[in-house]
Amino acid sequence: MDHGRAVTLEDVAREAGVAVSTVSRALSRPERVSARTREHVQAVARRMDYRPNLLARGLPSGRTRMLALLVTDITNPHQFGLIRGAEAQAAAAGYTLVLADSRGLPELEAELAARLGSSVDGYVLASSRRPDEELVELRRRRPLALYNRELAGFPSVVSDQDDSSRQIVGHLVALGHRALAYLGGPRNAWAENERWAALARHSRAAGAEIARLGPFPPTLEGGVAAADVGLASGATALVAFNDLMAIGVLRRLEQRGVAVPGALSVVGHDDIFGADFCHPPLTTVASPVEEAGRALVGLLLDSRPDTVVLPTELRVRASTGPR
Amino acid sequence: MDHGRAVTLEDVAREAGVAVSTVSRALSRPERVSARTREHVQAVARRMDYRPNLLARGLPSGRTRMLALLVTDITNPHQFGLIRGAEAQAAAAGYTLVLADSRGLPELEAELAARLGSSVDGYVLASSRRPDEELVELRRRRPLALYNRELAGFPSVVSDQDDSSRQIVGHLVALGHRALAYLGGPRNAWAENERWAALARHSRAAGAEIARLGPFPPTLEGGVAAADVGLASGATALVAFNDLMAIGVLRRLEQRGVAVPGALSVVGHDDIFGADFCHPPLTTVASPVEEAGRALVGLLLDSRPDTVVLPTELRVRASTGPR
DNA sequence: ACTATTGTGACAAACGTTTGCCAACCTTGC
DNA sequence: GCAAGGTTGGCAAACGTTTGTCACAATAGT
Repeated sequence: MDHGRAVTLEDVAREAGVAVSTVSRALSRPERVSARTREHVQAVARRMDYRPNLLARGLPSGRTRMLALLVTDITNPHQFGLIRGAEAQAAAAGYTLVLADSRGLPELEAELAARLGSSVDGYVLASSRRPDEELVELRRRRPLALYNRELAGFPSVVSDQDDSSRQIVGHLVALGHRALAYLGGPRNAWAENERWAALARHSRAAGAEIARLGPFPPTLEGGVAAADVGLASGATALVAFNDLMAIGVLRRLEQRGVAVPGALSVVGHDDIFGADFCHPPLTTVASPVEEAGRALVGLLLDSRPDTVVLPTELRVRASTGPR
Repeated sequence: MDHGRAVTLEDVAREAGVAVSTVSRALSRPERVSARTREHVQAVARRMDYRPNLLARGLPSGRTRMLALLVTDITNPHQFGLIRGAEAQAAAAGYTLVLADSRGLPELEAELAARLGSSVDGYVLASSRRPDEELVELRRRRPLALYNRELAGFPSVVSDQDDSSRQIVGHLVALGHRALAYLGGPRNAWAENERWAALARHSRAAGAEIARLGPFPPTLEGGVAAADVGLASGATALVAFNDLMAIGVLRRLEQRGVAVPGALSVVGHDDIFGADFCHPPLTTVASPVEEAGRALVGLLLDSRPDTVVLPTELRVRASTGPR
């Protein structure tokens, strides 16, 4: 395992009998060099299996053609589509995506961003929970695009929180529910506050009561804990911050012998892997995450400070029923 | 959005009234500098929020303190633990982990590895399906550690395929099953061939028949397709390459009205997220994936060509029952 | 045939670090 | 008080690229 030195431009130049700069141009600016030389140099480079050193390439220009995708919780299946979409779009534009997981800790996200700072050309922040000022500060160094977080002047992609809440409340009220409870996630998550505000608004408009419970950790375990609180609240339908929590709720209710949807209806958010085969299958709100990933990278590379709002769709399954 | 120039060593040096080299040493080799100077320089650096440029740092030394983790399929929840464990261990050693997804395509994995080549100090390859020669070749450039793949002289971490097969066959035979079928995954996956070989061996020893079906894509959809083939095979118990497939099998069988475990028992591999709440909950083999992640990074950084075999544990749930 | 023009390739600087080497200073011991 | 030794900090080279500038050659126009 000697990990031998890589082939450099200089090696190729020597072999081809030309100057380093000629090789560089023959490869990256082919029109700046005569056809004869170009062919020759490219042939030699291919034969020697030359691979440009990204570090060295990025140093003078400051551009690395790498993008960072910082996710809040990589164990949340909701992120999958985002990752795939972002990677596809990045690859199409000739960029490499590096992925990092902040495990729900804003400080860790800050740390990761700082560490990656010099190596990437921009960041996609998914569901970031950092304070506004820090994002403004971070953007002074590198372009940024936000997923499920809105901030004036920043490019962002969000799913339609207002409409998803409308659909949920409409569905539950139609089933006869009048006493709802929202099982909240982290208070520093943008979606948490948007969801609560929209749910409260639509409930009021529909003549239903809704209580905000929590915050709970946005995980399966958080849902397990939230289930008991939701049950004690006297509500006949629970809306969870996300599907991870909702599935935890279902599990706990089954354990406690509470019939779903007989005694209690449950709704989630995200339509993650598992939402359709848990027990009972979960009524939840889906949005086109893969498209979100593509849009994010697109906005980031164009530096367009647009806000893209993606449509949402209520998927009614067996976890909701008449009161 | 001007993305202003970052603070460099030179800026700090000018501000502190010392030479660039002194700043460098004050920060990264504190004992090479007097206490007075060290304090002063460090204070200035902190005040200016100096962040070393990783590219520049890595260029002369060739060491970037970044590690690549290449996973076969990031949408497979089995990878979660691996990622978490690897990241934890990397962080502890002062390394940053960059994550990339090869979507099950060996060529894409090769492409990613080559692209990342100059930027990382080593690779962790999870369930790589590339041919041996390419791995040997890749190792000539950078150290490598393999997950669920064994190759002479390479550091690797594998789960105990022989023992997991023993437990599965033992369990099924004890329930009275004599006609088994294995729903295979990709033939270029090491685990696929190990699992089949071990299952065949233990079945023979226990006096049971086992048929190898497939290969099928190692996904939910693959499982859906495999279910019909498995059912037609006449076996009374199906063992799937992984849980994604097994869950797909369960879904399809439910759709076709086949009772599980009444008419057919189903076993998976990996104990992924969802295996305990799918319908019926899946009997599967678990292994300590997070520990695997840690061990992989450990081996990689030590360059120890050891093979670590992790224990496995059959989790019996409701998808298996008496014949 | 000589100049003007274009095309081609080389030289060298720059990016931000780390580090080998050396000079100067300070301390210590005689 | 002087030499020897150790400590400290600066100079400059190196890492592998890209790119601005320039010189030279080939070609074309007169």
